[in-house]
Amino acid sequence: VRDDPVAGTRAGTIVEVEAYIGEEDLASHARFGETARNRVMFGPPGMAYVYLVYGMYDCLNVVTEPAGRPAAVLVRAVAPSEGIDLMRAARLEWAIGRRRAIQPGQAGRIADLPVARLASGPGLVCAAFGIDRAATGTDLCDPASPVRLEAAPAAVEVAASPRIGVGYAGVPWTDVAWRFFVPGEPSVSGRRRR
DNA sequence: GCAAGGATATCG
DNA sequence: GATATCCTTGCA
Repeated sequence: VRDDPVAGTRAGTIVEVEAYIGEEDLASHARFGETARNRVMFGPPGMAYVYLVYGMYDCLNVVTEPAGRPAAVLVRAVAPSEGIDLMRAARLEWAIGRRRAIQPGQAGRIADLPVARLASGPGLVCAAFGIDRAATGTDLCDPASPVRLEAAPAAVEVAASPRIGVGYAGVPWTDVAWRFFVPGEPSVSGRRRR
């Protein structure tokens, strides 16, 4: 859930995540130990860790283990349920602000995007919800936080696969099935719905 | 299939 | 201070 005091509320159901566990996990940002960037991962659980990847995409993570044990879950996709117009507006605003040259017709494409595709990827989740690195350290479990987690109905089915884009980590970290998603759900990222 | 894009970690 | 790399996306 994301509350904006003026614009309103955006909400959705998380349908795809990845787990990153400990300094020994060579796919995790914690693999180099504590640094300025990943400091919040070493703190108490329930906090947001937002980082920039590939120079343009913010990715939202939830710290999951007690202080001293760096672990987080990457939120890879959300099925929007509330504030659809707000998400669309945020996606367009993001595209204009972040991309050097906005392609002709891009505004139209975002306007025509199916609801299920508004937050169907880790970068898109942040773009749709207006989340960036400034949100790092937000207590996602505090009902008063502008960005927060709420309980959702349990998925009927959850599938697992290897994590995406972690080829640099090597075996076994490239192979371990720590990506979890709702199979067939149209908001799951890219062509990875199964 | 690949370029865009900036921060990060590491090395000199 | 320079550089290789990156938990991605939307185009050709």
